[in-house]
Amino acid sequence: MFSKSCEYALRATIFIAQQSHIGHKVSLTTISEAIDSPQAFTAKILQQLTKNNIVNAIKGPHGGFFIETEAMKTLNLSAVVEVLDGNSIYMGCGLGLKQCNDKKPCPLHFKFIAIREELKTMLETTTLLMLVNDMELDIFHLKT
Amino acid sequence: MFSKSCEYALRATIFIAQQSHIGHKVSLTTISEAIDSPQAFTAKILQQLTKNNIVNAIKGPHGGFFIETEAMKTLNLSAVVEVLDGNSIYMGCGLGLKQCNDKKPCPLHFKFIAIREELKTMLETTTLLMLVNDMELDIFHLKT
DNA sequence: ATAATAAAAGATATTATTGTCCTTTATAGT
DNA sequence: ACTATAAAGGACAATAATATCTTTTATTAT
Repeated sequence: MFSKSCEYALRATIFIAQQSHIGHKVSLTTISEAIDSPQAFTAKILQQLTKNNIVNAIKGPHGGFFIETEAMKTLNLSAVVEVLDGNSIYMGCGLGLKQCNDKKPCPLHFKFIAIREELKTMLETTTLLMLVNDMELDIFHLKT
Repeated sequence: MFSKSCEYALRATIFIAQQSHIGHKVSLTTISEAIDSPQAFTAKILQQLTKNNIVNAIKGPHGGFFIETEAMKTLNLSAVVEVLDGNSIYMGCGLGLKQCNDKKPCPLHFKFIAIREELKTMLETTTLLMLVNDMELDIFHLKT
């Protein structure tokens, strides 16, 4: 469904949101341990998330990554996915055709539309704050 | 969504089904031209489809690939996808966790279930014969 | 100023996926 | 038997994705 980079990005973002919500900035080391991801690779992904204003980063002692509570209210999963995997999930043809649309569809085009729309809606309507609130229930996890 | 191999496999299978339905066996060359795929790579994929009884192959002059009309009635897209990409589409966690289930879910687990179920149902209920019939309308294509 | 901390950036390595080439096997027709 | 056709199989090559290592920059505290 998503690339490995995107999976790590989603896990990292959710973890950062969760920690930010209780007032903690988190370091790369903390993040990669919390989500069980390769540290150096995760660093690259966090750079992309920072550049694209999904997360904030502060260098130096007491620095780390964080997300403002206000931003969490509007930041959704779709924004994260688009940074790492682009819009191919929404736009790409299920059979890999370059041109596939309502006018010139592949045989599965119309069958895929409903599914992609549902996925799109889910990613767009799920904000980080919602997930953070969910996770207070303590039944969800982000590793292994 | 699917690997490139799987995309080629789906396109090839649909094309073979279509041609078989009008009584034609098709060669590798014909297939790779019809679906615009790399020929040698497509050969490997067809070998897998043959081994897994998705398509039939006959060697030598007047040989080629085909699917029996009876088989088309029951063969669905899910069977093709499983040969190339396994069941990760149905089973795999959206965040890439090895263990993610109703008991120990990732934060997106329950949100993904509905979407995956819909995809699964679509792939399982769409038979090759249905697609072949659809394609008689002549608005669908399998290349570019 | 110096040392310590932590992210950013650049270069490189590994692995998986995708893709090609060449040889072998099976079948049909002459 | 010989030739042509077409898939099967094995070995290899190119590309992209994933992952690591090292150096640089920014910030804080002493």
